[in-house]
Amino acid sequence: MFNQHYRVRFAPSPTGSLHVGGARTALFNFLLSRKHKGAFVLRVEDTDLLRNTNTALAEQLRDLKWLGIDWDEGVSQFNAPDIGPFGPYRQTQRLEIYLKLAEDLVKNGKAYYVNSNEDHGAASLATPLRKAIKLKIPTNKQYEFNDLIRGPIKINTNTLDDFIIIRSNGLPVYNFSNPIDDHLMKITHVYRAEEHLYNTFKQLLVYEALNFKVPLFGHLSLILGQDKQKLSKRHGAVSCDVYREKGILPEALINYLSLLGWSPKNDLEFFKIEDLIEKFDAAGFNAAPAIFDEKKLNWFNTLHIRNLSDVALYERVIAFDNSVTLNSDKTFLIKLISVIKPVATNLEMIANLLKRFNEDLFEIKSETLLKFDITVLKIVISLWNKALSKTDNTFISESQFLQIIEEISKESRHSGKNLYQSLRIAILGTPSGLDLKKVVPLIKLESLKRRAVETLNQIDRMS
RNA sequence: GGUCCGUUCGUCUAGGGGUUAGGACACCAGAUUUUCAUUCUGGUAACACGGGUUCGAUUCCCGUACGGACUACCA
Repeated sequence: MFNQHYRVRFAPSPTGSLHVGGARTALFNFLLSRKHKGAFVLRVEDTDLLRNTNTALAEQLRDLKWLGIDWDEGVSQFNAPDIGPFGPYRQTQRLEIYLKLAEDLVKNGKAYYVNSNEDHGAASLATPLRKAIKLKIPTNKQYEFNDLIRGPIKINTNTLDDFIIIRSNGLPVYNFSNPIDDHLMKITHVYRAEEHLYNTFKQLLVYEALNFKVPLFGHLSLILGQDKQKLSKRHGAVSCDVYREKGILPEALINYLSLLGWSPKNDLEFFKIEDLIEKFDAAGFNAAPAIFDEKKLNWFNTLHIRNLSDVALYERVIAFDNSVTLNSDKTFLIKLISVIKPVATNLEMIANLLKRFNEDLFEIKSETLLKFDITVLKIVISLWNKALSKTDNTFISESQFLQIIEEISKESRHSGKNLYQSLRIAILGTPSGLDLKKVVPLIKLESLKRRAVETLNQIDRMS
């Protein structure tokens, strides 16, 4: 059974796809729950009816799963019933709870009704207007809590005003429903982003009014864009699905994110999620904000790609883009992957490279040819074609290939760049790319011949 | 504006009263390679500033500057 003395949660709002910052918060909570053998709760804070979208929640859950972040209690995917003893875990299904508590507060004189002000957005919900409820807050009182990451933080209530806890449409606001649910769901540690630091005081007021025990809080550093502003849509790619679509491996994103605002306090950097569970320690949190660096993410991606076996990588690639399997057999693709793997930085690149080996997709862009000396291309490729026609095995071996190269070099008096780039065009359609001696033995001779002829024809059409 | 948080190479970070301030990404150079890439080797590059405390401060304290968050019937 879980350690009920260590319960953490991630509480996203279904207003968009999973942001990398949210993913990191979820990751840290997940890691902490596993490390302490506690429970990880996934609660949905969907009280902002106007901003919720129906697809957002499904996408966020999918991305969490994709990342390998799993939860013990909370909402399930695909509209399955919630799991866990403290449900429901969607706030819109818990409305009576908040309303009841707020009304009690009014009875105790700790809160009061206010007239709805037409200026506010609630009217647009077309619900009959009723009164909102505001929490009365003590004047000139000092509040303090010991942040798990930042140490003691103080504030005086003078800087706060009475605030709305129930809107005129009957729905609670975040600062009211959040502490209530954390209490009811027996959350012991609240790790969330720094943007919530100031809210903590409002929530402290709610805990106090309701006589609830206050959990421990830890405020994570923010993830910033290159301009040092909070990372947001205008910085470009900020949601996990974008990185998935770019061919980033979930383990690479996890690895990169884990090192933003947290450190194992040594020189190690390559981690799989199991390693992180083992090493994770709240003492490694860093209060200073971190700038998101896509280059380093890419670096982690190459590391994790190389860490995969050829077969495992093949599975990832076809899951990423299954069109690579058209007219190609699995063993051939896996062999190619073993050659591509050492130079690959993401799945998209691998998929594109694989497609070069698909005969149906063989093409040379005319602008590519224009960059080269046509006469050189013609001489080298003709010799290549001639050498191929003198061979009649199904495949040519690496040593045969090297021998052919030598002959072509001798006869054509071309070497180096001129020689190899010309050949690469006739074989792969582009002048740069993979190591030919590794790749040529994998391609059927007849296919090599066809490509050489086609290249020659294309050159003739140009000159 | 007010409240709060933060500040070590360009970036992520380690360290911590006495260090040649360490690592990684990026960048640059050299080597290898048929090209790009990979790989290898090397290199540039940081304690925001001013005051304390101290024999000594990048490290502790206080200010200043700069950056950020929050300041909703958003979360």
